[in-house]
Amino acid sequence: MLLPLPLDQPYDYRVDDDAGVIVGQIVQVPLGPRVVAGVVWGAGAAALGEERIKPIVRRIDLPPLAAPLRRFVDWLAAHTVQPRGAVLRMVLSTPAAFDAPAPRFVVALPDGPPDARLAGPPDARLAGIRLTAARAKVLAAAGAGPPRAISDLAAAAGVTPSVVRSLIAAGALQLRAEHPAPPPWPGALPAGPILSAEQAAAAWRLAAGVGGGFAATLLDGVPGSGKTEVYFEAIAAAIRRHVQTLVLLPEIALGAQWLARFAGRFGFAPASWHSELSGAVRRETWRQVAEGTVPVVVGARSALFLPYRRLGLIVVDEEHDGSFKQDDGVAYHGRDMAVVRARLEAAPIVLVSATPALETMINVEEGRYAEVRLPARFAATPPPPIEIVDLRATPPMRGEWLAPPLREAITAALADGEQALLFLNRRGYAPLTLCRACGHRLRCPNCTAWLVEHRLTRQLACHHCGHRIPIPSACPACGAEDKLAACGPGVERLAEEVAGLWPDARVVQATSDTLTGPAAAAALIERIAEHDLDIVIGTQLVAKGHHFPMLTLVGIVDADLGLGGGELRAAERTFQLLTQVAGRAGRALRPGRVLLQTAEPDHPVITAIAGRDRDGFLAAEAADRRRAGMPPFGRLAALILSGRDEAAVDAAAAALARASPIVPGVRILGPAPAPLAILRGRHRRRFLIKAPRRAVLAPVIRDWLRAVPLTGDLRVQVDVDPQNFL
DNA sequence: AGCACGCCGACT
DNA sequence: GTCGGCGTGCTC
Repeated sequence: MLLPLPLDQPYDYRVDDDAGVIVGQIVQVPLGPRVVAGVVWGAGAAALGEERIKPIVRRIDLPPLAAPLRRFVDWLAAHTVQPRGAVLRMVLSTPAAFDAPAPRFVVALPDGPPDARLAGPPDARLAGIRLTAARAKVLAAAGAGPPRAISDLAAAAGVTPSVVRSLIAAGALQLRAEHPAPPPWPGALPAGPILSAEQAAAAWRLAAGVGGGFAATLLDGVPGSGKTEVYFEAIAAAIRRHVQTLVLLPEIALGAQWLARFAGRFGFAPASWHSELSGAVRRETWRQVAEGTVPVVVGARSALFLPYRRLGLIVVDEEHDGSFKQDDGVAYHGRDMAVVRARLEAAPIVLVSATPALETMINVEEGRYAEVRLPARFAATPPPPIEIVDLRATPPMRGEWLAPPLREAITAALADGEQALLFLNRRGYAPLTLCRACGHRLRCPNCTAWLVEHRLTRQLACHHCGHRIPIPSACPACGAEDKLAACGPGVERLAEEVAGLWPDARVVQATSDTLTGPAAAAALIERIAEHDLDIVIGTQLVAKGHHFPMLTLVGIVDADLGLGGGELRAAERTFQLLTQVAGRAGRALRPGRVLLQTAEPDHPVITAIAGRDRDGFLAAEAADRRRAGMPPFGRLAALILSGRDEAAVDAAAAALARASPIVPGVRILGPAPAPLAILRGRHRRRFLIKAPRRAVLAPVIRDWLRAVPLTGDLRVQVDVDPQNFL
């Protein structure tokens, strides 16, 4: 029995009755003083004294977890160097779903010979019951309609529910438990939209793959090329074949518009799955997915762990998106694990992007993934050119961030009654506050990070641990009054500049601070679409996915922001993000403009973005990585050791270093202070493991960690194939 | 992960 | 004298 705890070993339990259990069955078992749900993983190991083996408590009335899902749990646990139970825990995330939903109680006339009921009251069963006018109305209503809830029947009869209850008590009406019927599988689907010849060919290829076993395909096309409509046809094929589809999306913010498009195409709503679902919906969805009655699930990466009964298709939209990566606990990449799950389920998977990840492109080039390319958008307008604003040649004024060319473009757009999007990937007012008297910089007491000023909430905040303090008036180091100066731009500061320049413009800030949850995001999208707003100032939250006919100008305020720091994927991420932002301009009939402010106009990433030279950029990036032996041409794993006591962390790091595995081709780098050397008050040291591409690192790391037991609050976080290097 | 057992400070 | 802090260890 595998239990949803950080244990790698299954535990043995006894089955006393004849009914037995089957592998994959969810059962409840005693564990110490409590009862937990686990999954039958195989026959017992008989390694323990018979007297210590406890019997199972009960079986859960749900289909067993299918073999591909069980193999997925084992595989993912091995790959991420985590106990299998920790992975199972993500599968059994909704224990409330193990109990059958509470029945709905309805009232009806008692069963009996039909002729007796046709005779109408009073019949034999009503003998001895006083038939008042109110009671007669209820009985008439009960005879006339289907079984209903007490309150519904009372309302139909025009009486209070107490009359109905009195009839139930007297036996003249019967209370029955009604179990909701499973939702029917969609029958005939509405006809799809009319596709261009290229789109139809692409759709046919994807749809033809459904039912044909595992295959990974990249669906590649610029925004507006109709990628969604194309993969919808593959989903239609899956629905027709009675297999389930999982669609992974990077952010729930994308949800509302996506759901509307789906409902428009298919005439029903898919089940959605994300962390903010309420208990009842969550429970219902989990159960129906397990029972196989849900045809389509659209969700965040956690939807990968749902117990699909017959998964027949996976789609990963915006497959390059960084939010598919989980960094803590079981560290995994949702896109890559979706490919693994598809392989185990023998189902096709479609990866969708306009700016595919380098990993994915290399998989295509080397023939592991197929590719379906959609030609450029078929709308009348070509994508607007990307104009570079050289901040060295035409700098903004000191303390301001919009250079003259961008200002003029905004003024012109507003004069034409059009909308502008200003992109700055920095929340708050200013990323750094320093004292002009003593030079002190305000930093987080728990992390190696500056405190970011948030003028809206009058606070200084740490974006890593959530630490917040009121904005002080005096320098905490030297005590000088009114000497604290905000350094650098954030969206709040940009909004201030915009308000000064275009006082009549209707401006909104769109960041994770102002848009909390899908409802707020949907409201903003609505306001932009209805031209309730003139200027949107936003972080990466606004980078994706929407059509706004009057949005013609995109201003990228600081294109250089993501390029510093020397992170492995800095260039790739910047290219993807800025290309996506640029794609917001001029998507309808009006021509658009994109202005990109940079101090390094000759930087290869900037010239590639400006030239819309995706393939050239990827080729150059691939060449760099190949030369350095970096992913996807080499393999990395990160190991972060952390603890409150710095000396203890260093001592443990030294012990780990001494026990470093010696494997040909595998290099261990470190220990070194992690880029975020202190996080939430914990000191962090990092090892990097660099290996050839085909190396299987997990067993090496597992053995290494087993050899060095850790005490106290010391923890090791393992990340095989890390994306971020914090 | 829970939840126990197990050893050292401020309280009815 | 106890109530209770959370450190370590076990759960078939």
